[in-house]
Amino acid sequence: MQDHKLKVFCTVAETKSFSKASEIIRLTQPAVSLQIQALEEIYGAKLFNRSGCIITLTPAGELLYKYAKDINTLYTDAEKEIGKITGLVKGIVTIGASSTIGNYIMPTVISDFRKKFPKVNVHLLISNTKNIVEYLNAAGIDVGFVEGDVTKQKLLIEKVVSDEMVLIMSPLHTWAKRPYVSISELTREPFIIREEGSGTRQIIEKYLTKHGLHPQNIKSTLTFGSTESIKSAVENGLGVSIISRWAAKKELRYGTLKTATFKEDRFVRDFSLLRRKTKSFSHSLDSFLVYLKSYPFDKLLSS
Amino acid sequence: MQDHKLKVFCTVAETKSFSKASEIIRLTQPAVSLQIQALEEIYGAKLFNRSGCIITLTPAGELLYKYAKDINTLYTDAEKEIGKITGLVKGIVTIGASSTIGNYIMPTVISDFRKKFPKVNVHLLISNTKNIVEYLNAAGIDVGFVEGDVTKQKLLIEKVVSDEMVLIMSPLHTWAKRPYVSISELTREPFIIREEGSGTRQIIEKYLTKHGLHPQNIKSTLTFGSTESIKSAVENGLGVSIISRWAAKKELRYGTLKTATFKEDRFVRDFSLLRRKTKSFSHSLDSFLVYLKSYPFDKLLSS
DNA sequence: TTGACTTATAACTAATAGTTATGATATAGT
DNA sequence: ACTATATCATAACTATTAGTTATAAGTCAA
Repeated sequence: MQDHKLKVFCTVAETKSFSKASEIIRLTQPAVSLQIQALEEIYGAKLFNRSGCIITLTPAGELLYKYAKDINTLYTDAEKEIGKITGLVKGIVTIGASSTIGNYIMPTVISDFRKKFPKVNVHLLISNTKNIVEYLNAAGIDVGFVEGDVTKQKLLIEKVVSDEMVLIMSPLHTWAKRPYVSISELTREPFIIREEGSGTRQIIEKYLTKHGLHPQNIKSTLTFGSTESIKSAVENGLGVSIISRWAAKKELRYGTLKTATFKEDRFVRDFSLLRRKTKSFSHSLDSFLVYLKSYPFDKLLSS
Repeated sequence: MQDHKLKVFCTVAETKSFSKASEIIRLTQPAVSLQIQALEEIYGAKLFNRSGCIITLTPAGELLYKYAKDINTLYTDAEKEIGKITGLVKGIVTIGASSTIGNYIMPTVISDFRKKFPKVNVHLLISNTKNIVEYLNAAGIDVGFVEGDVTKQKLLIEKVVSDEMVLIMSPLHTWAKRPYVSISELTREPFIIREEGSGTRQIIEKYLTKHGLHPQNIKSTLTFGSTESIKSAVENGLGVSIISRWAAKKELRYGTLKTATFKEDRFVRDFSLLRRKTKSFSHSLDSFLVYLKSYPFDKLLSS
């Protein structure tokens, strides 16, 4: 529980944008405008200078922001303290995750967490790393999970689990029985790749380049916009591709896909947990973080 | 601006009654029940033990109450600070007043105040002294104005203006030309009095008894339920009565009533301002209190 | 057990918050 | 200077939340 008007106000103050704030709190922009107008009416003072694109807090706004943060902290603390008394963990945890971890890992983790804490509602929001970081900074989400490196952030970063990018192919493919394949061999096979601009495509190209294989030398037959579509294509024998082992888990179990790793260098990266440095966590979030720390990710992948 | 759910919760916590709280915040009792239920749902904990008629805070309730008070203080402070910046005094002042001061003095005072502070909304609630004290303690009103003595309260009491109870009569009455009348003469004239249980009746009887005139010796012809009805009756020559000079002001000006004071002892009492000892006042209330301090009540009565 | 008192529930209404569609305004690029 | 674009404001409508009246269901005391 917290004050909705003040929450909206704080988000605008932090992002310095009505539209960005609206995105973060999952509201439309006019809704944000109206809430701010209502506050300005209540306090009889303009809270933001909107001279064009640049939005700044007025002195009154600055003042309200200070109080609003304190008020929100009290709300959070009250909830936490009462949670301690009742023993019951209850509330909402909002998680942001980038594609792979959001689609293939978090659903299982969240389900397991909910078995232990049935009164905690979990919201999972899937977006790219940039947005996750932004949402997190503006308190639009409680924690973030991203793949790859996050730098220069005023956020706490912790490795959660590692991820291996593996070669996938149809079980009928000649490589299907081989434990590993040399990177140079990739030029001989039709390769299915993500669209231009995709983060996954970028890291794959970077990896291949590092090992002397330039992207233009690849027989790129198909460009698909999602991991799911790539898997389908590979299952149908249209070519090979590289995806996260987590994303291939189900198909490996069913035997509709086979994997191979690279001879030269294993293609691994980490999934990281991001959170704000603030110590003011809700009881639900606390429980989630503790739960996560002892979560057996290894079992998950091998099961 | 403040949190409505918490406001309702605090009032229930302070009065230890849903129905009494509903009266104080001018809501119906079911509305209060629903708000409390909503809070209990939010925090996943019962906040009150309602075992029969006795309502007590649960440990979770105690805790929330502590936080709620802090939160409300922050809301008030924020409003005040912003008010200081803008210079504009804006908000709501809720005044409780007992009958005479509420009906005959406060309307003028409030009108004058509003000329200087047009952005302050004033709510005036007229009730008996007992209720005023109760509302004030539970923060249902910001200040109270009562006639007569208030004792044993954890409230601040300040004399505002004095009030004289005077004999009123028709201009055609034989006493109309006399500046004062002896108390003993009252037995000879038909006397119009307030109903049993009225505070005004009580103090009149007390005064008369003190001066050796027992209520049963009075020719009590009519018993009326309001000061206005008594004035009408006296204007029509049905008898004489004793009312506050403030209440008779308009009729004295128009000449439809005449007054006399008592020979033996002037019948005076004070109107007092009551407020909580808390220092957390809104900017509007502050302004009102300051305005009141220098208000020329004397001019009011003589004008 | 009844009667007075207090809180809970149900059905309806009022008020508030949010949405879509569109307009206005300021900055950026040609 | 003139579009183009990005961003906030406004309007009309819808959904959600809060409050009301009427009534039921408990408690306690006689």
